[in-house]
Amino acid sequence: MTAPLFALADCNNFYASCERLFNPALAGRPLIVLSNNDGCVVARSNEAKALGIGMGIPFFQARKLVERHRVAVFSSNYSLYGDISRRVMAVLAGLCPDMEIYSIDEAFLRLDRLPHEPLALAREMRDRVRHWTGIPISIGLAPTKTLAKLANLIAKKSGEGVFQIERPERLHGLLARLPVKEVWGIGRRSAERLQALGIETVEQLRRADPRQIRRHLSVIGERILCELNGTPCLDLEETQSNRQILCSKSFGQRVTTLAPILEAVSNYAARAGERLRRQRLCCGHIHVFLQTGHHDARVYSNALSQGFPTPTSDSRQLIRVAKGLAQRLFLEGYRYQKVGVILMDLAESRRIQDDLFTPRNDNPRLMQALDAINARLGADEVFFAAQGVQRPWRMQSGYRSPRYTTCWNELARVS
DNA sequence: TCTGGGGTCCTAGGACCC
DNA sequence: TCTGGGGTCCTAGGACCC
Repeated sequence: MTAPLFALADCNNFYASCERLFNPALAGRPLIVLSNNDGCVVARSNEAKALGIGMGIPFFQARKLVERHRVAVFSSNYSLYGDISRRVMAVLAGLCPDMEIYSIDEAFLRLDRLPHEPLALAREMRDRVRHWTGIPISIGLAPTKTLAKLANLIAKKSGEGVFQIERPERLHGLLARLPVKEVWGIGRRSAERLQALGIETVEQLRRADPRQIRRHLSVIGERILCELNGTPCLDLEETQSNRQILCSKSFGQRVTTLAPILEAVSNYAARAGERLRRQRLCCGHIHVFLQTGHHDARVYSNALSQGFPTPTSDSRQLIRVAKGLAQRLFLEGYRYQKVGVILMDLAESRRIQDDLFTPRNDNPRLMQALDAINARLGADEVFFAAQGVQRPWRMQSGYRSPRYTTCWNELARVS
């Protein structure tokens, strides 16, 4: 058995690159993409990064820079990004089927089971994705996933596009210049704790005492340390079905009355039900939360759960229970920012056992018909009255680009 | 005025059992 | 002053990721 060799392929500035695909006039121009509700900056082109627009900052804080430098601004367009992502992943899988899709814009691949020379294969992947989809990617190669992440970072920074770490001890010069928070799995809190121990760079962490790290950062920290030294602790993960499904969005504006909250929670319950059925799952528990903004003057946040006698995937049941819980959570006198639904205790539908004494109210054929109509004619063509018609509470996305690849009415036009 | 959404994993602590 | 030990299961909360 050969030693593992992982590649991490990561799309450069993915959302920003997607926006440019169908709009060549944006090339070279600074561009940012906003989170849902146009709240925060979640993606930036290189030009926007160079202007000093930070990742994750609230949009209003970036507004001055945006106006002064004519930065192009987009609301997130997940239909577009999801479709482009599928195309990128298909190209990668065509060259190396041993793949784990890690996020919308990243995939881990194992190159050691293929006969090809790894660096040459990585360059081929990069060229082919660029050529076939228009999306630029970078690839890091290394004996562990954690090191492959770092190699990818170096590949991006160097502009090479591909970089391999063969033996971490041979590049201590590079690792000594990288702050420890760049390591996959080391977030803000862990970085602070490490700093208190005098560990500031990746190289210092790599050479740290495993017992000390375990004491302060638990097994996760110890595993990271191991991986940094070239001993793999993580392999590609099988795609497994979700453990929970969460549907939630901020309201377009703060909400003070119960009615729009009930409409919104019904929508999220229906959405969650669709996702549940698409994965052929049922849920045993539903959890509803309601909250004001963290930064609001009067803060309130609460949640309630309820179980089903028999696990279900029927939207009508999900909506009924979700509304009941939301009603109990609601208190007068607050300005609410968000409501959400989480489905838990997920199990495969075909394994559900009926309860002898509780008749089931599910109607799978009705749900199938509902999903089929919406799949064919467009989402939300048929919906429950509880979801509301006008939906004034809906989130804002004032800068959304057309869904070029997933909606007939929004195809790109060439004149 | 305006601060995302969707996930996973680990740990600590309480309830309960023998 | 002293008041068992060992185990399981569940949940809440923290931390992290993109």
